[in-house]
Parts: sequence; structure tokens; C-alpha cells
Amino acid sequence: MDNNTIYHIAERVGVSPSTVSRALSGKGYCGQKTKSRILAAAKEMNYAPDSAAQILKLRQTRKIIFAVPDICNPFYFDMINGINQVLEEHGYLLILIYTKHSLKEELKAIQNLREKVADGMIMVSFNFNEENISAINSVQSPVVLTNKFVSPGGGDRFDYVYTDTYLGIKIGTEHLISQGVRRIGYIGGNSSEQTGQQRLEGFLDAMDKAGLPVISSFVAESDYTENGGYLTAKAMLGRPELPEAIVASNDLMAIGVMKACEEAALRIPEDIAIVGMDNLDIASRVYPKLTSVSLVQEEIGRRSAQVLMDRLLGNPRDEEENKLIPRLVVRNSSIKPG
Amino acid sequence: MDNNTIYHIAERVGVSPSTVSRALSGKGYCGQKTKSRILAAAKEMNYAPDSAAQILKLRQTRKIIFAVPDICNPFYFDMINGINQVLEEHGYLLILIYTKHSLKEELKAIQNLREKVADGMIMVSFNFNEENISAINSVQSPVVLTNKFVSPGGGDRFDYVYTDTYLGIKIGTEHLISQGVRRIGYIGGNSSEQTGQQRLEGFLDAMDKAGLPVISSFVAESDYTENGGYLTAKAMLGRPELPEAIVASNDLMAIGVMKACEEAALRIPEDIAIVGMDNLDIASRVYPKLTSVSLVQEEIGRRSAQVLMDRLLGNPRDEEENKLIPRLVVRNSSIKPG
DNA sequence: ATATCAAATTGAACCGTTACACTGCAATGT
DNA sequence: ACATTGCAGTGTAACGGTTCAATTTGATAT
Repeated sequence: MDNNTIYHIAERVGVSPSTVSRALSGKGYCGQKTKSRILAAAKEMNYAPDSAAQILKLRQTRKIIFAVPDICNPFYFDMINGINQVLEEHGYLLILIYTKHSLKEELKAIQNLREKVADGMIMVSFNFNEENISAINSVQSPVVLTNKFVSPGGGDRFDYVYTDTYLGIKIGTEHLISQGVRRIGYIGGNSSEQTGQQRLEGFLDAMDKAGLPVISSFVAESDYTENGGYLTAKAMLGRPELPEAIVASNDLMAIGVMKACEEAALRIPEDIAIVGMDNLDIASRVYPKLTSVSLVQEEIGRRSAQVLMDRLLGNPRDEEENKLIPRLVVRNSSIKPG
Repeated sequence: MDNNTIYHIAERVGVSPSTVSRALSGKGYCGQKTKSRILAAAKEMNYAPDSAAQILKLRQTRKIIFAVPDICNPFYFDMINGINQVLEEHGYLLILIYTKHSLKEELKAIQNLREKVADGMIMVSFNFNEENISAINSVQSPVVLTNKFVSPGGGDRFDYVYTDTYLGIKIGTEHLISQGVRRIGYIGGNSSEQTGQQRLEGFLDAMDKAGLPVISSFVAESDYTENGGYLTAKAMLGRPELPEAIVASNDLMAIGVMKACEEAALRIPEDIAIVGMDNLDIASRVYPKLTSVSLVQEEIGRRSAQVLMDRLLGNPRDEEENKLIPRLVVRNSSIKPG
């Protein structure tokens, strides 16, 4: 219909294309009455600038990529929300890439950044290795990772924004301790990964600080899934001595634990108290409502986007701002009634 | 670091830029040994094509916009998943725009399309009016709406893909009828809107077909929120005669209804059966698990993206394919045990 | 009337790629 | 020996904006 360019407007108004450009962009001199004639013509001709041409010339896309392993996980909704709040302020658009926990897809996302599809990228990944880290480091555009990650050799060119999960598990465990329970179990993820290790330490430190013994048969590793939590808890509850409380290192596992408790005819929280982490939407939907440590996902999103904007604008940043404090959300699964 | 262009490669290899372009894109003639020298140089120089330049030249962005009212609603994440499956096949990227149910934001999204930020758009909206519809019609790029919507004057240039919600409520109601209940209540949305009207008719037709009387005090309108469902059900359950079942026209309201039933000490499904619609993730998390009519969101997403791709490729389309059939997912809230 | 100066506008280059018409050149056929 | 064919690669003009040095215009001062 109306694929008009600044050339068409220029011709119609009887000025040069560069004048039209200045009138429309508001940069540089432009006489008042010429300007209003140009604006009127542009409106009448239904003109819309061609973003590709602008990007090519201006060398900025006003878009950022959010590369996320799993679109379906509600955890990331909140992050997207936070990211979006900041992007909106700056007139940026969000490109969502779904990496499915696959290295190949992650490298594809990085390649998009190299091809200047976007000005920066926020990436969530759980399998960083030499290959994707060096790919990220080889990109000019700023990248934010949502894990604490420092390459052995140093010299990383990305930022990271993360919540202190060590502290999260510590807070959750201390909450249980403050409820008076002593025999506390812990179900973590793979402790050979950095984040799994940190969470375990959070648990151990809280117990240690309170002078409580850690019972080794009550400490187990699973895989962050509901079913994994269920199976692990089932094994733990099959022993003669039962824990009085269980800390799960995420909500999905905690929900699996609750299922196992239900099957073992244990009442929550009377017989056994449960604490999860992530504070997913479903934490408040399950019965009883699950006490959970929020990793302040929305804040991670906001902060990550803010880092990107600061990098793009050349603003200085204090790295300390990138470490976020988790927040305990107390619900029914951990509070003994009365 | 390495902002190399095809000119740099050309210079290094000793050929012309156009030869480099052909070698890299694989279009047009290129001698074998020249080609491999170019490819080797490109790799060595860490070359990545500039997407802005390609877009400008090729006149296609290989991106589509998904404009959605509410990022947090899990309903849309299934859609995104479906959309993504198709886009991935075609090497397209997804731009997510959050319109917050605001006309202004919707018009902004349309403006992005006009500025050729993307090749097409899928839009979810509940407030179409002359302004945004005519804006959509004035865009060249294909647009898919996820409601059935035909402008009074006709001549619409967009497609629509939608699930038959009339049929959805009808199926849900018939399911309850088949369980032997007779006194069935219905909580819908605003019936002055098209979709609210259709859903109500689905209920009425199912009742009529089964020869069951519609009791007017059991038919109410609410606002599609959990709290709205709760309040409406509370009012309904405060009367001397109670319904044996309630159909809610979405899951959030159904969950509100369940809460009201719980407070009224009604057992679900023994005393009262509940059916929702949307089949959200939480439908299977609540207790008892909620029977719900799936609007096959993922399929809507897939189909919408497919329509866009067909339009972009010039493939013919059968409009009948755009109407989807809902699917009943039976869970515990509607089945009398035994 | 002419010099001076600021304001307004122009023209051309550029961003990095693709596509098309064209030129050499070697091998083939008659 | 000469036209024909096909292959390999080149040169150039876009795509639609922005920007900056150069130029024109118009107003004011001399």
C-alpha cells in the first residue's frame, strides 16, 4: 500500500531527503515551517521509518536477547517481567530464545548476538563450559549470565547477576531451626556443580551454627524435578528414624517431598515441616501452602537488564549490586499451628 | 575485536566482495577452490554477517512479533511454545511484546510491524475496536489474531486462529450431565462481549439438548479472575437450594469456586462437581485436581505461526483449519468416586 | 550596495550486504 | 580457424536511512 521512504516525502514537499531525516528525527537544524510541512506530509503518506536501514546506519538494534533453557518453567516468567520493565523504559524490544538446556542452542543464541541481531543478551544456562564461555567472551556486545561464574583463567568479559543460593538455603534451614526442629534433612541437586555445592554448604553451615548434628542419611542429592524429590524423599522416609523437617533446594522437589509425606501418612507441618526454594507460583497453590525461599527472580531480571543498559550507555557499575539477597516466604508447610 | 566484513575477506583472499557473498550464501556460482579459500578465511577472521545489512537488502527480518496482554499468565506460555516450534523450523526468531491489555501498547506493537521490525505478528487482544483493527488492516505484513473477529464492513486483511469456546463449554457441561447431575450452575465472563456470549450459549445449548432446566439464579457473570469466581460462587452457594455442579468459563474462576465450596463445607466432587476451562498448569496442582476443558493453547500457537509462515511463503490456506476443537481433560473434581 | 554572519538546506558518503548484467577465458563442436 | 557454450569471477547499483562538510539563503550591519 504505502511503502513510502524519506525520498518520497522529500520529493513531495520539495526538499532534500536529508532535511526530511532531520525533521523526523529531531536531530540537527530544521526550520519551523519546513518541519511542519514535512511532518504533515509524512502523516498523510502514512510514512513509517524502515528499522533495518536505521539499524544499519546507527549500528544499534534496540533489542536484547533473553536466552532461556525452558519457556514453560514459571521461574522465568518473573524474570521476563523484570527484564521487560527495564527494557520498556529504554524503548528496547525483547527477543526470546529457547535453548532447551542444549549447548548447541546456546551457541546459536550467541551467534545471533555476533550477527548483531541484538545489542546485548541475558542468558540462563546450567552447562557452561569452555566452548560457550569462550564464545561469549569473543562477542563484543554485553552479556549477562544469571549465575555467578568466573572462568579459571579470568579475563571474562561478561557480567553476572545472581541470587545468593547459599544464603537462601541457609535462611530456609535457620527458619526451620527457629521453629524448634532438630532432625533436619536436606535434598539438594548435584553437588559437583557449583550451585549444588553452595546450597549444600548453606545447609551445613546453618546446622553447624546452631550446633545441630547433620545426619548423613538425611542428606541426599536429586535432580531438581518433582519426581526426583518424590523418590528421594520416599527413600529417606523408608528408614526407621524419620526427619522432623526437610529442606529441598527447589520447589519442584519440595512438592515431590510433600507427595512422599502424604503417602507415608505424615502430616505437614505437624509431623514433618517442609521448606522449598524458588517461590514459584505453585508454592502457594499446593496444600498445605509451601514455605519457600524466593530467589527474587523479577529482581534478577530487572537487575540483569539494568546491567546491560549501563554497559550499552557506558555507565559505570558497582559489581556488588549484582549479588541479590533471597527472601523467605513463610507459609503453612513449616509452621506448627498454635 | 573482529568486526570483519565481506570486504575484508575479499581483500585478504584476493577476490571481489560479490564472490565472497556468493561463496558464503551458497547462492549463485562459485568455483570450488575459491570457495574453500573464502570459507577458510571467513572462519579464521571470525566473520559473522551483519544481520541489519542482510535485512535491509533482502527485505525480510526472519522475526515475528508475539503481542500478548499478560506475560505472567501461563496460558500464553503454552502458546509461545507452540509458536516457537514452528518458528524454529523456519529459522525465525520471536519478539515478545507485552501489551498489558492497553490499546496504546497494542498500537505500538502494530507500529513496530509497520517499521518492519518483524515479518509478521501474532496478537492476543480482548479489546478490538475500530482503531486497532484499522491499524492492523493498514499493515502489509501478515497478522494473526487469536479470536474470531470479522469487522462489520468486511475486507479484513488479517487471519484468525481460535478455539471454539462455545463448543468447549458445551463439552464441559455435557460431561457433567453424563455424570448424572441435573442442577448445574454456570459462571461466565461478560456476556456482552462476543466470547462471553458464545460460552454462555454453549452452556445453554447443552442444558437444552439434555432437556435440563436452566435455573436463573445459578447463572452468573464474573470477571475471569480467581477472586471473581470466589465471590460469585459464594453468593450462589448462599441460597437455600444448591447446585450439584458448576461450570466455570475459565480455570482461575473455577479455582475461586473451589475455594468457596471449601468454605461452605461442600465436598468436591461428592457434594458438588466443578469443571473449568483453559487447562492451565495449576488445574492439575489444586486439590482435588480440576477437570478442565483445554483450549489447546499450544496448538493455537503452532497453527497461528503456521498461518504466518504460509502467508509469508505465499502458500494457499484453507480457512477451516483455523478453527480448533477444545479437548476435555477429566480429573477428580468432576467424577463421583465409585 | 556590500560585507558579515547565522540559520537552513543540500549533496555525497556511508552502513554491509545482495543481485544482476557483464567480461574474460578455456574448452568444445564443426 | 572461428563461432558457441559454459564457467568463474567482477563491477555496480541498489536497500533506506543518517551525518557532516559544503553551500545557499536571508537578515542585519556597515
